[in-house]
Amino acid sequence: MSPTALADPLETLNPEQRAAACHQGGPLLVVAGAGSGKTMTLAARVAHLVLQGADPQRILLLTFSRRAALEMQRRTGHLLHRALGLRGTQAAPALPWAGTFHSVGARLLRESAEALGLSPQFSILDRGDAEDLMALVRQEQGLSATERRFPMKGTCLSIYSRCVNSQAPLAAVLAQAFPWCAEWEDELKRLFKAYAAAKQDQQALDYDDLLLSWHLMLQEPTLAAAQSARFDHVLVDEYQDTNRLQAGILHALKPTGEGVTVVGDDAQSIYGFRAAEVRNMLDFPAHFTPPARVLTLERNYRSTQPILDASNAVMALAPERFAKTLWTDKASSAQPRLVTVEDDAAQARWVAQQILARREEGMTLKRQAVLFRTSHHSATLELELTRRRIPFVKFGGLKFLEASHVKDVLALLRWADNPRCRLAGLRTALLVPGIGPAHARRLLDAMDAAADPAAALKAYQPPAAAATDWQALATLWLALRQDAGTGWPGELQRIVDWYAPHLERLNDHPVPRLADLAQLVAIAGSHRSRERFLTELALDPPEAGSDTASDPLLDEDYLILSTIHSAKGQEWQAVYLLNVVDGCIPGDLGVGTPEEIEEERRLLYVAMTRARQHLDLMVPQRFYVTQQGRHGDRHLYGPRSRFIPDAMAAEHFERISPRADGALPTAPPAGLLDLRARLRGQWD
DNA sequence: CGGAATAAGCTTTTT
DNA sequence: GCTTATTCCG
Repeated sequence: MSPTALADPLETLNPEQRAAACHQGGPLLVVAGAGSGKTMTLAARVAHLVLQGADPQRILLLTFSRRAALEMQRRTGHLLHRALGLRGTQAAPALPWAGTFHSVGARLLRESAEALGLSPQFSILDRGDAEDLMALVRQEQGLSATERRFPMKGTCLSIYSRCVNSQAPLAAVLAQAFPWCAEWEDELKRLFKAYAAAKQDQQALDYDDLLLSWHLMLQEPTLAAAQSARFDHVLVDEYQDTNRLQAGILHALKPTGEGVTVVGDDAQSIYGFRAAEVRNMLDFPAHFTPPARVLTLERNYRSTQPILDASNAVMALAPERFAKTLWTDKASSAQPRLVTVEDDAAQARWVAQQILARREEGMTLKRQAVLFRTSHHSATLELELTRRRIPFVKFGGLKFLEASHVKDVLALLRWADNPRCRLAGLRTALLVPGIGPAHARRLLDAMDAAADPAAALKAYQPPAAAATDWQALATLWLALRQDAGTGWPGELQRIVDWYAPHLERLNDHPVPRLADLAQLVAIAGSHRSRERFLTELALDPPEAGSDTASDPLLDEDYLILSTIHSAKGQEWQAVYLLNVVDGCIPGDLGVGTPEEIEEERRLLYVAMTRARQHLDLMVPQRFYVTQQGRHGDRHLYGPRSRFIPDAMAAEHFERISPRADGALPTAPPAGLLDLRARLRGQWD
């Protein structure tokens, strides 16, 4: 092998990146600004470690999302491939322990289930399942028919989740984040206790349990020592977005910090709503004696200087900031643009036009992205894109796993997989016409009580009206239970076949839904087994068709629409940011504590720093507030976001107000005065 | 008891 | 627009 064939993974790194990649020994914190080559540095570090003799099996790489884990694997593999001079067909060493805290936790818990008194086949409840279970328990506890309205299931779960993830007592969480629910403290405590018991009865863990159980496991010295000894290196990406529980896991796993690397950017902390604590990162160095080494990456390889200047300016106004100023040598005369348009529709038209114009210039759709604060902000644009036949893929927002027909099918699969899962059983049984809540409960009680649930199911006598349909279900259930020959994913296909008539009975438009189910079967085919499928589905829900199956789609050119949260870690040549308006960024929901406002500022910063060359911030002067109900105002006049005051707009942005449709200078805009609301308002 | 029809809320961001 | 709780009818 000639030396030129072997590429040193460090060769393209700058001095700071190289220092981070080569660091040896004690704990290391890498403060990595947006676009500073963080992923590359981390990948280079892993590759370097392996080349130095580290065993890939003994490297734990914790990432924020499944997608980030795959990207790390890909890059590390690539570097190793080149460094080892492997041929095209030879695979580089893989990283079996790269994943999210949740997925790694799930694996470790399954492995150690026996020692922990867990069933090794525990099911994992996704957000929707957990909500359903919470609703069930809420009802059982008599909390759904209270005089004053008890918090809804989703709120209950959010409160519960925050308690677990922040490791704070209920009272504190209520006071801090859910003040309007404070009056229910006692009832909530009772509810959560019953919820926890219900999960145990059903051998199910929710997302929070995966972290909590892992954390508890590490509080047991024997188990902690064993697990600590099995990993030589622990690397955590996006550390600014970890919560207290996750930090606790890390510290329990490696108390001395030996072999620990964490990477993050405090300016990009945007998961406070999920109990993330920037302080994890800020306090990291001092947690150890001697303190951890800190390296800062400030050189940006992504954006042009004007885009960085504007982004830096946004962060400079944050009351608390940790000095770090990105710089680049990519000069450009083009400033980011602040585009004022009349309304939502004009915004959509303008963005679509720009996208097409750029594509004419040779910039493919894939290198452009439209970002927004909340999922539904893109609704009008989606219509416009469809109208103009511009293909797009949307990240964030509704997953098709949340559709009821998909959940129905999965419920039966999960029920057969784990007969103790009352939730799945209930959902499935209710599909049989003639079986309602009362009969279903009778069945599930019998199965709960029985040593052999299958026998109880066989013995169950349904009401006469339900006999035929019930028989079909029972037969299928028993077959699934015994793996009767169909194999995987054939058994899922059988479930779909069974379900189709019910779907047609219950639904006016079954056709697109049947197509979803066909896609589900296709996705199932890419997983090795039923168990893997169910686990990975909960931990890594497929985005609406994007990263799964449909290969032809991947070859085509398409535009990315994404929430800002889902855009984390990504970059595009041109970025359009919708609704840069007070009321959207920052949103006008909730109490608006100073911390929440600051998080919104960082959100804007994250969005802006996704752009390489072109950045357009859209400012519709008038936008509809759908379903706002109470005051009756149909729309708002949104002033430009408070994060971009006039002086900043003048200094760092090109300001334009296109008249896209060439309309005449306007008459007073429609709805300038909502007379009817004013008249009603007399009585407020 | 089951199931449909009606009335009344409430909406971010994700593992 | 969406889900959830209640009511009413068979």
